[in-house]
Amino acid sequence: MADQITKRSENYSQWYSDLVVKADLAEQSPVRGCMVIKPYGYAIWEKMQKILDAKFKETGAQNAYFPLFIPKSFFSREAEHVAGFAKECAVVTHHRLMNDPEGNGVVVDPASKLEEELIVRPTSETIIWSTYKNWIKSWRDLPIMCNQWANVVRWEMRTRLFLRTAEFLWQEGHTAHATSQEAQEEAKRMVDVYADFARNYMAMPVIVGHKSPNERFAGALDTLTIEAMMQDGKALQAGTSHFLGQNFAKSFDVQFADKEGKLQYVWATSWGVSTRLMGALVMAHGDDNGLVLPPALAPIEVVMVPIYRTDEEHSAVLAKMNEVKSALEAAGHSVKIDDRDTLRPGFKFAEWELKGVPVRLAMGARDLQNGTVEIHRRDTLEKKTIPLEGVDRYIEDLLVDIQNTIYNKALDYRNTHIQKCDSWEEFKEKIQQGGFLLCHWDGTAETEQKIKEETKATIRCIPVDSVVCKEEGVDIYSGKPSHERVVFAISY
RNA sequence: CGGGAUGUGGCGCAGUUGGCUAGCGCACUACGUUCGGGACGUAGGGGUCGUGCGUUCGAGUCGCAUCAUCCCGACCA
Repeated sequence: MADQITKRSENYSQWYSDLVVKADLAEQSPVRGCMVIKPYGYAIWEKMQKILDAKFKETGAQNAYFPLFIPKSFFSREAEHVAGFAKECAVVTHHRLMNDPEGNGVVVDPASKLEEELIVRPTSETIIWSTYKNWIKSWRDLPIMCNQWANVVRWEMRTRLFLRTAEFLWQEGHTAHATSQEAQEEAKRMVDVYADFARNYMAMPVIVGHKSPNERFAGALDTLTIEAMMQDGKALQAGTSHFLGQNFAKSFDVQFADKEGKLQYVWATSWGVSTRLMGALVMAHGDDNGLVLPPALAPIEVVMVPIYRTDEEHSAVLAKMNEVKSALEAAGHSVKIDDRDTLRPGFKFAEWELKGVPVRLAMGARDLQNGTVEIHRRDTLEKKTIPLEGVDRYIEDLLVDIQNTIYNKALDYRNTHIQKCDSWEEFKEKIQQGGFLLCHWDGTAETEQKIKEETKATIRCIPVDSVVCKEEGVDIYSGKPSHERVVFAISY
């Protein structure tokens, strides 16, 4: 059942796919480019959802749900937006099947052709803005802040479990505001929510910044992003928050009467994170033994493996374990006693490591005699025998420590793989080794494009709040003047 | 859509220059011994070799066609 995974150092992408499948998170579905998220993987996603949902509500957003199908005409109102998504849309053209007159199963009934095709949403801006039009009349109606948890479909050419699938789960927030400033503040607030979530729950350091105009969301005036570094040095965009200006308001004619009674277009934002975060979690922390889950997101924080030969030993160990379990559960932790009697302890150890459970507790006859337990931590693989007395408090502290240790390890990795680079020759070489390069950029799309063509590297973001980056210099490629450094990397 | 590769029990694979009852590992079933880092023994069950056509006395093996999947590229908040 739980066989070895490919070594991370040998083939990073193979290691990743192996791990996702073998740790029981997800698997390829028979449907092209789609995946099945398995219960263990979904449990992690549910934890993410719960935490994010609470944060959204703190900011005043409310959950809602909008249709899966978007009439083609809605979709095409915002020119840039349609250009950005046109190439990857699934389109519904018919609504009925019939028995094949020639006897080959079922075929599409040609008579059921839709007058107007329906697009399966690749994102919901258009359907939501056509709805908001009816909701917004007066300044009193603003702001409107809705979030929806949904699935979207993007017909990607090439897919990868969690990182890029044809269908994926996400949350998308869509807000409408009376002023530009308020909308921009909202966009910033939400990217900060994402950054906080990444750091404090996923234990994953991220850089917050603006996308270059080239890399912006289709139809946005500004795109804020959180960029994380995976263990192969590649960048992963983990969440985005867009300031949409009045583009959608104008396309969908969403106006409100301000306090002076004048009609004005509203200002918009949208923001989202997806199941891609699951991939980020795997790639940010996993090792050759499997997943390493931060306690804050682990569906099982503590697993207990009883070791016994006789029924007496078995029940004695279980009794002790249940005491510890109750104590931990009372403190809000999720605990599992792995009491499967068909598997040997060594097998269970390996299996729970593969699944990334942060803390493992083992107890056997020896411990019963000495009043001890064996504690193993997943992040460092350290094993310790400690007194049974007070073990619940020990574990609680340990969970906090593991959360911090995982974050610091990832932070340390990232920091040692970020460097300034001022020479084009050096850039070409270093960028291929992975990691982020902080370079001067002249701000033009041409330069950005050239660099991408020659090295595959893109501008991941123009960092906000980074003192290191604010300095004068010259563009690494064109030699033109620049007043700040931006983050370059090869990305997923 | 260009370049490369692969389709053989649930999974991973072997199968020589065509040759007779199609193998191996894992998983599965039963029994026994085990159980503090992925147990072992014995006995079992399961595949017509992606699909179609052809060559041949004989095809998993050769040829053609077709379908599917994977990798690289193009594409990609």
